[in-house]
Amino acid sequence: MDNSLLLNSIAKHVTLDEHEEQMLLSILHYKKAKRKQFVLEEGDISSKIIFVTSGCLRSYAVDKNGTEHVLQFAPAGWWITDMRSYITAEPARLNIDAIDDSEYIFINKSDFEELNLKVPKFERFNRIIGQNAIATYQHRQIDNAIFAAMERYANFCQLYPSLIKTLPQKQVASYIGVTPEFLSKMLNTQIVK
Amino acid sequence: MDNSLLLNSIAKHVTLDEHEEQMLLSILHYKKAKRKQFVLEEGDISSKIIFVTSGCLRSYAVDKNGTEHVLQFAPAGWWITDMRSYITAEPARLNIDAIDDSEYIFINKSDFEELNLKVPKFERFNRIIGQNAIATYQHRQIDNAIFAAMERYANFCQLYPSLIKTLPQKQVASYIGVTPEFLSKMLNTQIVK
DNA sequence: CTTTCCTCTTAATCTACATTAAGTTTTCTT
DNA sequence: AAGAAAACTTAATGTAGATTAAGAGGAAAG
Repeated sequence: MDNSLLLNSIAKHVTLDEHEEQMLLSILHYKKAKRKQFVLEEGDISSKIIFVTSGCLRSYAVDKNGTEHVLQFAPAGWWITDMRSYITAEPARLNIDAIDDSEYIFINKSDFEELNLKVPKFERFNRIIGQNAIATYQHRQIDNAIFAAMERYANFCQLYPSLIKTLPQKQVASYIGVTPEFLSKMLNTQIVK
Repeated sequence: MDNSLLLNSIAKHVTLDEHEEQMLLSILHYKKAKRKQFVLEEGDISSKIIFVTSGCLRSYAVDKNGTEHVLQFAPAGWWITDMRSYITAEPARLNIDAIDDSEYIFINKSDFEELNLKVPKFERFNRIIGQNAIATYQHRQIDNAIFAAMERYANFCQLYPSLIKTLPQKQVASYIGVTPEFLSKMLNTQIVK
């Protein structure tokens, strides 16, 4: 199994010794998800934290009309979970599924919490990536509050240039918060290149 | 100076010994902000993390028309900061000001980072409240994506019953993402009690 | 290879919410 | 207590983006 992405991402923030790395590796689980396959379903308890190693997952919520609203895309190197459900063991509001055939590592809650207690460097790593995630959520929220659809699209293109090439347009529409029809119209009417 | 709110909030997650508590207390700074006074202005570098001990702060962003969009209210016991600016030392996109006369504790970035390194329990505490913040941001984003204005208002009332009583209606409108005129109309037209 | 199912497009119509503009009430300030 | 400044209300009009519907190009599954 390929742990290099995960280990590299950790190494950017802390330096684990042989023993600490071993403890981490011992609790990793590996799984694959085919395109469209669920990794977490709304209503389930999310008792794991997921790190994508290949392909692309996404999280989304469904409104009362059945329309999907994408919260996050997670290509290789990204973490994804329903955090409230993870913390409180309440049913998840998010679905997580695979956009492409994907592989991911997951860590069970009990293992994750134990490792944080035993390996302060891991706790440190998680504190830091937690702060980064908060920064990302804050910015996303600001963007949604102050920008119109076209600007949010431009933003997305700039922020995720690799995703824009591979994602179906309707997924991007869902992420920026418009219908696929409106995004199509927007892109083919306004001359924005 | 009153540290009890902060210490109690930490004690919910970790138990600091005498020395650790002393190290924490030694880096705290105390400040007051009068109603409407700025604690952070857009464009400044946010080099501190703020914990409110009395009153109420809020963070907001301003759009191109000059309209304010509230991101967060922080009554006593809450943390508030522009996280991206804190992490990267880029100019803040958020303004933070006082809604009521307020008192707060702040910790400078260098002190905060040093304390995290020296006191693993503090790092642990921050990891945990970081996860909680992520859960909150995720839920807010889901709510914004899948609910109409009236439902977002009902949500707000349920989630922050104490705030609803004290906040001017226009602040609530800004938080849920509608104009004060529309919120007023909504509340006086629909019979929702 | 062809049938099926997506994905994307175009266009007409519709609606939740914004804008503008008064007027009224409440609350600060002095 | 008076005056100024916020906060809230009401109503007419405007608009970004939704909805509905239908058709066309692509990919994937048998």
